[in-house]
Amino acid sequence: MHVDLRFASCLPLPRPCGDEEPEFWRFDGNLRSLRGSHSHPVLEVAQFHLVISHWDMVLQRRLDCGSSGYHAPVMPHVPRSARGKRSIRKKVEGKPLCAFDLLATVAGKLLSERENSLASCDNTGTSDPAAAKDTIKREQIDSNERSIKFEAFDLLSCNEHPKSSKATSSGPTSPIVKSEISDEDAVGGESKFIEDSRKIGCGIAAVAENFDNVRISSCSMESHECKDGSKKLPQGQQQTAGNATDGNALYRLDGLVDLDAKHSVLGSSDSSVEVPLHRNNIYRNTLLPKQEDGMDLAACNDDDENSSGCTHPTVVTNKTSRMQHIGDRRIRKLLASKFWRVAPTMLQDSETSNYDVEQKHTLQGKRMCYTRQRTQRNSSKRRKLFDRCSVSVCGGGIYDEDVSNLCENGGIKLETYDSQGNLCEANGASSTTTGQKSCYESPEYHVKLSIKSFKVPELVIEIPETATVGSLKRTVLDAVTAILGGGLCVGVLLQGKKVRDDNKTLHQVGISHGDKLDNLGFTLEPNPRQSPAPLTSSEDPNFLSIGCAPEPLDRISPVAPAVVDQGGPDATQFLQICPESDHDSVPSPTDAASSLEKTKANSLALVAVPPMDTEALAMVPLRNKPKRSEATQRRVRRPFSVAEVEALVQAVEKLGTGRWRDVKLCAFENAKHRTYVDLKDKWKTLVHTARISPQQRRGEPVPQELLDRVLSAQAYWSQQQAKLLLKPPASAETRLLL
DNA sequence: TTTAGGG
DNA sequence: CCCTAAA
Repeated sequence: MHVDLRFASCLPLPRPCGDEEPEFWRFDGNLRSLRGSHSHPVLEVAQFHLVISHWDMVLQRRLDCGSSGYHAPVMPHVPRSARGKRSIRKKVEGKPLCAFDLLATVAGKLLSERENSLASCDNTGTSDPAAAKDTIKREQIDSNERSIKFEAFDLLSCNEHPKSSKATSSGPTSPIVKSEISDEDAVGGESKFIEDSRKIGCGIAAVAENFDNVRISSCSMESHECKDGSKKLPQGQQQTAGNATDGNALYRLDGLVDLDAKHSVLGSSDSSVEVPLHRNNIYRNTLLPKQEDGMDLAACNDDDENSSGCTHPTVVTNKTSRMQHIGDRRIRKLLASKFWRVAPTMLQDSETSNYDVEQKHTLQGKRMCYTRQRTQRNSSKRRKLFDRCSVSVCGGGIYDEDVSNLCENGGIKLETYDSQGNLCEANGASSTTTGQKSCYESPEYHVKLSIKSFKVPELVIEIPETATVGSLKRTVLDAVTAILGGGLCVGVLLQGKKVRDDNKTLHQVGISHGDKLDNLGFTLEPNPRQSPAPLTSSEDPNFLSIGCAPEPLDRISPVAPAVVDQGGPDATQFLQICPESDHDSVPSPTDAASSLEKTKANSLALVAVPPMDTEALAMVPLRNKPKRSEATQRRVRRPFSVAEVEALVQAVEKLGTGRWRDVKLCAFENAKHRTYVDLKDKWKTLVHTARISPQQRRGEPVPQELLDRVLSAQAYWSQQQAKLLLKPPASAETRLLL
């Protein structure tokens, strides 16, 4: 059995290379989609990962990072960020923002835009800088459950950049992406959806581009059509941007993003998101084609941001997360395509086909969609969450220029808190400066990582057949608990390499800079060196939420371990967290399927599972065939007594070997535990026994006399049977002849 | 449900 | 004993 844990953390995503395969990624049912948008924000991104949960045992935990040092720097500048900043700030209210929030915000904006048709996004320029600047909108996933699947998620962090509007797209430096959603209301709901998603994707991409740090995992949302038309890019990059413009897009964000309440639980407290942004991480593909459009997408919004958007970063966790399988291919394609595909059906491209499947899953799986409405509704929740959550920032430059400096330092930042717990970023651009400084400067700031889930490696459990289901459950629970509690060890992977020195600071390790963050990954290892992490299970059993913890790697590692796992004995589990830009590092789990199945319905969120290393893979194993569920407990063995054999032989001599039901009625009428199948089987074994040497016989000896009778009867009835088979025809012919 | 067989 | 395809 596998337990999947989600890692909400903001790990860098594996990089999205077109080349790479997305295999790593898997989606779970739990995705969060964002929808709707707010204008401002900027996103940054996020990571995502996958998750698999067969068991749905996902616990969420939250890890808080100590203050170690990171700041979250910042958000990339968003070109039109002004709004974004605002929004962010507003939302933030001093609280840290979560990547999720950002996403949510963006989605919201998008939605709102859509609705309002306020912003039709243009490509870059269209939106006013002011308006556009914060383009990010959140979209929420549809409450409708449309789900869009993203194969990969990245977390996006949105930032607003007041000043640079377009820059984001083009400018590598500025990570900020604007997303505007153009309203293309015309588009049908789904289409809108798609569009939105595109936008989002685009925005993300843009962000990514802007930021070095930001990574975009794969977005595979494709919109069927880019109505925008303006840009129909070859599917890939361009689309993203162009599409983005379209009004509706759904974005799902993975783990980090949460949106809603349903999942709310998770979000609530625990998860913090980190978002590292690195350019590197970002897939090029994903990256917007620099198109302005994409950039534009982001743009427009505004204020909403506050409320809906960034402000609440909500983390959504799906209780049920299903895994979606995403074909590696798909992933790859996605990556390659650089988009996110939004609507399954919509996809027209060849790639789409792949997506379709996924999409189906997603669709099937109920997903959390955030709709704006929801977002708004949830806003309060989100905020709460938000508070809890730190905002992720991209080193990549999401923030303002000031921030940008900070950003340079590290892409990783997820969140930073000041000592007082305020999020630097949360404040948005305005605060950014200070926050950044503070972050960098003061050790007080913490980087938070949120790991949504960890996968639990396969657990092997043996239980007597006679055990009850309840005992089975307990057993499993214990196993999981044990694993989580103590046996796990968390490994930190940076760029595919394990970071073994626990004493190094994150900064030393390179995490501080966004660059490596991309590659940051966590693994669960069976070895229990470390203490068990406290298992905290969030309300939802399904998730483990890990709080974010800012800190040096050391901390992180410890944290992570706690979270999850269980794993099979052998396997090391893998946290899906991180793959990053380097896809390589990430192992790709293959389990998605199972998870998908399970989770489909429920979880909206998609999780991408990073490819696992070998170890990781081990972790992932899909469900093994359960030997037998207890439900099907095997009957107790009740050897035949000599008396029973006697009765059986006698009955068979009389009735023959093909009338077991009659034999049963005749000789074992009262032996309810002996079925005719049992009698047949027993006869079979008796015949066999009679034919083997006495030395080979086992069990209670059966009198030879009976065995002889068995052989006689067997021979007789076999002959009779043969006659029946042969005669009839013969007889028939004979008759005819006669 | 029974039978018949493989596991 | 279990599991199943066939009948």
